[in-house]
Amino acid sequence: MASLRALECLVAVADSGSITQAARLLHSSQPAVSHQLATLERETGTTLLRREPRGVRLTPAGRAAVADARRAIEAAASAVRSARAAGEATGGSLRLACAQSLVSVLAPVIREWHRRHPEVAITLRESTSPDELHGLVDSGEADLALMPAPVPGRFTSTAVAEEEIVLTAPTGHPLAARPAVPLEDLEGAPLVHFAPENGLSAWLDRSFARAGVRPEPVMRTAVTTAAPQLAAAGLGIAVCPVSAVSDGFPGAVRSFSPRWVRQLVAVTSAEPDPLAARFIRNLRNHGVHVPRDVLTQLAADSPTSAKTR
Amino acid sequence: MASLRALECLVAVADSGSITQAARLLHSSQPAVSHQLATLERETGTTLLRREPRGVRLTPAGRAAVADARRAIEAAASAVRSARAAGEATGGSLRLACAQSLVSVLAPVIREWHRRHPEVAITLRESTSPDELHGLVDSGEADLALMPAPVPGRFTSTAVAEEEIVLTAPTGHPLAARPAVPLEDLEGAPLVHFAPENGLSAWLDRSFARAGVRPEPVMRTAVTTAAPQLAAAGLGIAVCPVSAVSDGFPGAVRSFSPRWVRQLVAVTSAEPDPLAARFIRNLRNHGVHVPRDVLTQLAADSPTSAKTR
DNA sequence: AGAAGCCATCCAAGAATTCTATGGCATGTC
DNA sequence: GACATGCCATAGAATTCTTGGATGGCTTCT
Repeated sequence: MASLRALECLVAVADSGSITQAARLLHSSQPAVSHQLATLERETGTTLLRREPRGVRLTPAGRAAVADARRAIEAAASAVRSARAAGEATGGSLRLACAQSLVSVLAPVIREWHRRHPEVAITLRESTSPDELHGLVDSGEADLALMPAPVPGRFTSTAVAEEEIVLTAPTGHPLAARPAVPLEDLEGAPLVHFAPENGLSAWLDRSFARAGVRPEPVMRTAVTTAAPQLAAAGLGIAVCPVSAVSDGFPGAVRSFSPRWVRQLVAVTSAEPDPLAARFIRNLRNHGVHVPRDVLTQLAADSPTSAKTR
Repeated sequence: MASLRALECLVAVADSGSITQAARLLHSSQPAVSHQLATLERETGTTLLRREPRGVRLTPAGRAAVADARRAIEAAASAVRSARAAGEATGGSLRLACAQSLVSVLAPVIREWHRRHPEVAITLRESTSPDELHGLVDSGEADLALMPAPVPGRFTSTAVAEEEIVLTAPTGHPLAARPAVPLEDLEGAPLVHFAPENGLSAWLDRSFARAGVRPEPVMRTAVTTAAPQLAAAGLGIAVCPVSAVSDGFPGAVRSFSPRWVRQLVAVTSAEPDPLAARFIRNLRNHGVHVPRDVLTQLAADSPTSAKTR
């Protein structure tokens, strides 16, 4: 393989029309350039340039090589530029993954990031299963995953926000009568639950069991944001992260008593690279986005704001 | 500038997922690759890969660099391929130039060449002025020029063919009565001459002067092939290379007595490069193309064929 | 004839690359 | 729990490449 240095010499010679001039351009000596060219000619097996009394001139073979040589040099320079750009978050690509219910949390952060770093290409994969998210990070298919704690210890996780778990119900539902609902009150209540493939399913079951409360699942959905909607439609109550409650939600939203929050963490397979690290900083500064009127409902319920940071 | 070797290492690592494996791929040792990568990371100022227990994995910065690195390596390899291809006449480009009247000579050779070497891009420039042709070769704008001898000594010229200079006239013209026309008979004859910018103009004048004969120019044209046409149309006689007489020529064509030929040479600024040299060989083997019915006329005139080689 | 410009070659110094050997670390095995 | 395995980084020595200065041949210009 021809060395990049030799190709640089060839290009410089093509541009300046003389080996001596090229050497000056390259801040090198004439013999050095001459030698590089000789090596290149030996490697290609042809004469790249005709030596003439007043300098040198490219042969057709030399012309053919110069075009590619320029591309090679440009690409090599571009490689370090790209890497440096990615290091400074002014380029590169960032592959995110997140729990499905957290898209609404991530969206405003991504929008803000994209406004500030338009050169960074963002891709986002959603999943309802924590295991799948772990797998994406493990296999390197994602640089960063946003998901609820806890995560296995083999990962590096950074707490970026907390998210309240709330009760949603049809307006006027008995459970919604109280400003903050004790978890025990859910005993036997008809619950819009989640399908097994949705990570919330197992997590909720674990949480209920730990609290010794047994609601009555009446149906299951895999789509996180569908549960509160179905509950509001009269099918029962739903328990979900506040971020899964859309703006203009037609039902009632209540905090639990005591308030129930889960931690959201950014997961990387190891020490995050510069780009991911910077994104994580942005996540921490952004907090969780909660729809305005949900916030109003919750604020009416308890003197402590539900807004977390 | 990053060395090509370092970029190769990066790509190999990206492909194999491990420095040790990459070293095997590169027929090198693991520390060597490790060192190259460290250098590259120092140069880019970022971590290109995360070291993990079971190998390494690219960071976003690394991914960004790999894409360009591949391009750089490919382009560098392509540079030596291109040069080698040009050396073997299986690629590259050849820029030809020729006297306007010789396009018809060159055309069949180019066609044949292109059939055999379709990968070589051919460009052809025509000119009516020998000086301009010399200039094209001098300045390197053309790799090879086909033109009539003589050429200044500073060029390398290779005789590739001879071309007969013939007399053309309207059918039934008195001068065309004889099978071969002595040059002296042109004294005072009405001549369709060439415009000064056409190289034939000065050359014919010199030739006539040397022979001590003075035809009477009745008009001048810059387009070489136009002269015999105008002559046949009744304006007088024309003296031109036989290659300028088109197929289906409506007038009479006569050799001179003695036959008048001029040598065609391929001109390069120095020792021709492989591609040009090969083209010159083709030229020599091809000879001059003369339209069939002109050949018939000439053959009827003199027992010696006008075909040269 | 002499000066100047250009390139190739020779040779020595310097730099970069490579290799071998070694150690740290995590994982998997008996 | 000790051991073997596979991974990467580091250190030091050897080698190979690259560079620079000096020189000579060549041509052109003065």
